[in-house]
This record gives sequence, C-alpha cells and structure tokens, in this order.
Amino acid sequence: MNKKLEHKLKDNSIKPTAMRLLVLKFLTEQNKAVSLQDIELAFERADKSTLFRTLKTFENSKIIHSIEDGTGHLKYALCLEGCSCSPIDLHYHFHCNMCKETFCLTELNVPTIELPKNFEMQQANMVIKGICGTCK
Amino acid sequence: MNKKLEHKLKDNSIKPTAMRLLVLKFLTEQNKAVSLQDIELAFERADKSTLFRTLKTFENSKIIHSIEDGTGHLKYALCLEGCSCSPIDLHYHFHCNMCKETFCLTELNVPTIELPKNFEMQQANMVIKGICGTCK
DNA sequence: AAAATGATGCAAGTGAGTTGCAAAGTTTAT
DNA sequence: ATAAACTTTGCAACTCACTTGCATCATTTT
Ligand SMILES: [Mn+2]
Ligand SMILES: [Mn+2]
Ligand SMILES: [Zn+2]
Ligand SMILES: [Zn+2]
Repeated sequence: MNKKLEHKLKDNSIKPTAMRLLVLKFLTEQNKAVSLQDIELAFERADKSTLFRTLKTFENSKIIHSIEDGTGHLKYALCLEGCSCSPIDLHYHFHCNMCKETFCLTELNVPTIELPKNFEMQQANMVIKGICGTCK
Repeated sequence: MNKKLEHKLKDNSIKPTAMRLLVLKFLTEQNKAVSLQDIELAFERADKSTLFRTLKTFENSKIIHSIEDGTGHLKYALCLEGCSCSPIDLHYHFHCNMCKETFCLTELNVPTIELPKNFEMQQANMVIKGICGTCK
C-alpha cells in the first residue's frame, strides 16, 4: 500500500520523505478537493510552509492539480493516472454553495471549445457552482 | 451619451454619482476585463475603497460580473444587456498567458453540462488559459 | 432649517499565500 | 568512516489583494 505511494513519488523523481508520503496518502483518501488549510488541520504537527512546498512539488510533477473555486482557498486534488494536465485531460469542477466543498467531475472531459481565430487553449479552470447531490 | 450611463444606474436603483459614472464609463470603454488595480490606476484621485465598493454595487445589480482568472486579481467586465448572471447567460473567459489579459468570450454561451444526479448548477466561473490572437 | 440617509476618504485590519534563512536530515565523494 | 554537498524542514516574517470601521461630506426628506 505505502509501497505504491512511494513508487508514485519515485517515478516522478520526488524523494519519498515521511511528510510527503503522509500528504500523498491523505490526498488519495479524499473524495473532494482540499485546501492547504485542510491539510494543516489534518497534520497539526507539520509546518504550513512545508505542506505548501509539498503541494507545489506535487503540482509541478502533475501528481495533483489545483482548482480556483472562488473561495479564496486554492484547492488541490489528485490527478488521474497518466494525466498530463493538458487540454485533453481537463475536467470540470463543482463547488457546492451549500456545503462549500469542491469536487472533481472526472467522469466528463471538457469538450473542445470554439475559440476566436488564432486563440490557443493550453489550460483551463472550469468551476461550476450550485448545489451538490448531498445537499439537494 | 452620459445620459445613457446615468439611466443604466438609475434603472438599477443606483444613484449616479460622479464617481460611479466615471467608473461605469471606463468599464464600457474596455474590451477586456479589468481589475480593481486597473481602475485605481485610471483614477488616481479616487480612493481604492470607494472604487471597491462601486464595483461591488455594480456587481450586486448585475451591471458587471467578476471573473477569477487565477492571477489573484479579480477581474470585472460589463454584463451584456439584459443579463441576469444565471446559467443561461454564462459565457467562457479567456486568459492569455502571454499578455496576461482576460477577455469575455461572449459569442459563445456555456452549454448545458451533464452533472451528476441531483446536482444543480447556479453559476459558473469558466476560464480558458492559453495564447490570445494578438500574442499568437 | 434640521434631520435622515447615503457616499466617500482615510487608515487600519484580515488572511491566504509566499519567502529567507538556519537547523536537521540525506546522499555522495574522499 | 568522515567530510563535503545537497535537500528538506520549521520558524518567523513578509507580501499583497481585499475588506472594514468610522468620521466627514453630500444629497434627499421631513
Ligand atoms: Mn480536478
Ligand atoms: Mn464575462
Ligand atoms: Zn453540498
Ligand atoms: Zn495575449
């Protein structure tokens, strides 16, 4: 189990320190996107900046991606296996106005959007807001 | 000309003060979304908090809408005539990684997206990032 | 003319995110 | 094995966009 997480890091040339393994494990256990604060609360002994840098490291290696959901707290979620965070991998996100949680809607990829002439899409931040199934 | 702007405010029960008219005029002159800072620079004599509150007032009345483009500076742009900022009025936004500007892509409305069962969409913040036509 | 209401300007606060730097830990070279 | 080089971590301080409290000024109502 931990071996798998360890390999995930090694495969991305990230040294599997104790802290990083814990954070990665925590991320895999979530079914929603989490903020730096959420992680701080989960690991009270750990320092904010260490966690921050851990997330940036993971994000740079495309192990996780970040979502601006409009709450002012950047959210992070695991990428799917083999994700390169390119347009083809993009999915929508849903932010519930009631429970304030943010989810990846990985079932559905973002379709090709007709951009004006000569515009080139590289990334996207797609956030749908409303009421989630649990709160409805 | 100014009469038209004045009416736009009055129609929304906003008192057309000098400051508000100037800000509204400025917004109508843009072909891109602007930040609070952009407006501060355009009106150096005006106070930031007044401008801030002006924008919030406009936004509440759906004269303008805001866009989180991931730059950390919330952007504002005029709504189209008759916009109610409901799902049916939604459009994509484009943020250029090169010139760092953000545009409303009002030509194209956001299509209905297949949400999971019982999810209800109320608003959205859709930002596509890449290279704009001018920078390409 | 006085009172009530609303807008504005100034200054200070909030808070997520970020950075510098020294200490601790790990890896590599001698 | 030991020293040097490199990496990660923890702490504290900083940045910066945004937000708020409050006194003053302007406008509207009584
Ligand atoms: Mn996602
Ligand atoms: Mn727009
Ligand atoms: Zn919910
Ligand atoms: Zn551009």
